[in-house]
Amino acid sequence: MDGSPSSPELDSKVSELKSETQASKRRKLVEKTVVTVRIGENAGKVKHEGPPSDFWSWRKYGQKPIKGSPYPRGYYRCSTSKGCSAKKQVERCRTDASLLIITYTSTHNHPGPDIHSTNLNQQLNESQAPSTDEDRPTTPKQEQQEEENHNQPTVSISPKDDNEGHNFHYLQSPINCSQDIMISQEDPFTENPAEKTDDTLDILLDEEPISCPRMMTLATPKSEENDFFDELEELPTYSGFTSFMRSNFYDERIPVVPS
DNA sequence: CGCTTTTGACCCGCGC
DNA sequence: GCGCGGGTCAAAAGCG
Repeated sequence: MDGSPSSPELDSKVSELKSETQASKRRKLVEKTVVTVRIGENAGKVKHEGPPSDFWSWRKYGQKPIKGSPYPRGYYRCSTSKGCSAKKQVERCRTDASLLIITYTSTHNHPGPDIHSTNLNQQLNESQAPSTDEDRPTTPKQEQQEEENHNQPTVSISPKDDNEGHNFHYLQSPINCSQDIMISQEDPFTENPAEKTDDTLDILLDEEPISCPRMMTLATPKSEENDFFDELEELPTYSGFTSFMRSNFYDERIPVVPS
């Protein structure tokens, strides 16, 4: 794989900065950004509660069932740039299937596409001609989801550690079009009462007019009452969230650095 | 034709 | 030292 870490431990220790790029290999010192996405009741119907796929492209390189969790975890790697070591793990909260836990690992070593223009264009394009990024709204189900998403998606970030903000320049979207949206970043897992979070976020999201337009445009009523597990098995690849997150998430990413 | 997704196996770290 | 679990790689198949 990557070079040959004589010693993962040393490696990660010797270069914390490097760790972000090398990620050593297995569980070591890698900064992580945990993003929790609430998809609400849609979770059961949603076909793809994808991770906030920024405008980067993610390629799935693995999926594994996690002990203690009925849902598998998907492993994605940034495919936007060849040398990008950015990765992310997507899994559902075992206790609340409506919660999507996205863990970003490593950072993008590239600025990504022209967000201002690309992003906007992409969004527009996507809404009209799906077929670009990972969150390509290709299937009607996805569209449907988008519609639902904009109805209830709740986003929360779980800050576990806050020291490596510097590494997340790219992760944190350059986009800043999140301007109008303000997602309360709360951690349902730590202290904020879910109800409150929910409420607040719901409202906020509900009002988020920004990326909504396109979602609505795609709105295609179609209920796939597929088994909830069915989707889980497929694991969310990318979702309509994307669009939504594109504008919101970026601002809410919190870098998490494991000890 | 190229890219992405899927599935299985292998390797490594961590805990006991 | 052994076992368990997580994470990554590699090959094959499918889809755009």
